[in-house]
Amino acid sequence: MTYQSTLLRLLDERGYIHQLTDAEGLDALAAKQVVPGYIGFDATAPSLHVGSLVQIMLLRRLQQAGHKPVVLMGGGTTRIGDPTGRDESRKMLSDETIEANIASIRTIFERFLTFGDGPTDAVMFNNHDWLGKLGYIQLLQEVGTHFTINRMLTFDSVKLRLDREQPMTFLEFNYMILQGYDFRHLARNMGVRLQMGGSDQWGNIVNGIELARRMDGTEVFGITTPLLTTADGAKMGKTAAGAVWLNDDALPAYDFWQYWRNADDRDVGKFLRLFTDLPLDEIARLEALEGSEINQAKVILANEVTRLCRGEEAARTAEATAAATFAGGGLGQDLPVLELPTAGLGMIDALVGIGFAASRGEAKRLIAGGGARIDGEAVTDESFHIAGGAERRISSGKKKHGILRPA
RNA sequence: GGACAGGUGGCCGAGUGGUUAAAGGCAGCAGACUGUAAAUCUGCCCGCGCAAGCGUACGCUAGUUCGAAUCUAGCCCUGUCCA
Repeated sequence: MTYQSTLLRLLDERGYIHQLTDAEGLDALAAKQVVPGYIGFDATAPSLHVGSLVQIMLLRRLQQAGHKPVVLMGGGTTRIGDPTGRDESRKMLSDETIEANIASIRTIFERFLTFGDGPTDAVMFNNHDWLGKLGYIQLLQEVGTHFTINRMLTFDSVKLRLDREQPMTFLEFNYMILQGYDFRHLARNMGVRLQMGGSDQWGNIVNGIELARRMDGTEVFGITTPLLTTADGAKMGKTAAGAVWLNDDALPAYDFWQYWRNADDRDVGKFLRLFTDLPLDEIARLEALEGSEINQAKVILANEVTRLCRGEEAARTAEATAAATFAGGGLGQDLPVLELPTAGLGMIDALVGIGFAASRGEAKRLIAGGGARIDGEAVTDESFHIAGGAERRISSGKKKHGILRPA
């Protein structure tokens, strides 16, 4: 359909919309007033990773379209653990850890959103502020009467777990109730009209909408984003090396940049639309590039995302490092560094020391497989000794490079 | 509380006394081919050791045995059904 509101047009043309609860209603509302919309985030780690980036960008788009982004930190719900998409119950976190995580995560949002007191300025809430005060009896009375077990059991988050014969605790079972309560609370006390989230949050969002209607007669809306996987089917933001963290201190900017630079060809257009502010016609031009030319688009993608998330300088340095390292066969300042003693260093120790191998055995296998290089030359002798005195380039495979710098 | 089923390497999943550091698959790493892509093919894939070998590992503990992931007992955890 063709949307009247800037908001829905923007979201639609950039590929953020998977499902909408009431397209016409929301479109009409967004066309005539500022819509405060929220997304909830977990506080299980001190940083969010790329898997949350769609949601973060969604809040950014909301603000770009003249509405008010509301970041809801799950300080309370994190104490429960969202069972959605999980086979195993989550470990409990201490209050101090959760508070520290929230503080750390906030720094990310400050890069993507403008916070303040104005009508379209972003705000952040912590659901512990109200969930923490909720008494059990009170909750049962006010909220419990609006949920039937029959219906709760049909939700995917519950059903999948039961079907897979995986345990689900009562604690987790209550997650959807608390999340529904959040929406109702924000709608009632902060004027929030919209909740957004991943497609797996549909059930939770719908619960909140229903709860707000039944308890207060308020009409609120929901949008979910498509489940984002990379072209080869993996979840966004998870690599075997670990999650692609957004915070500076959780993942070096160079590695962050490389994640985007190594995107699958097929994902380039989608990523540019979702994760950069580039105009659509420019994106159309970039994604039309064929063969090795698509690499130009990947560099732009990496630059743009890194700039948004890590700042202009981080993006520039990462690009320069990549250019020097890959095109020039030289060294960029962003590469990992290991001190090279004057007496030199054994190849195995160097590989382990710089983090390219987790154990000596792994380093040996790397050498035996021909993947270990010094200054671009394959080292096949595991007793190889790297002479000290000069800066050397050490590599594992074609992509991982590091600097051995004389002490 | 009772009956039954189950708990194996990052994940899935074979294995029911020695030839099992444990089939196979996925994921991962490296090589070839390329474009720092994908697909494909090849090698690797618990730790230490140049190696012989040693150590650790099949929920936990104790046993039986020359020898246990495999047998016994107790315990813990999970599921299904019953109370």
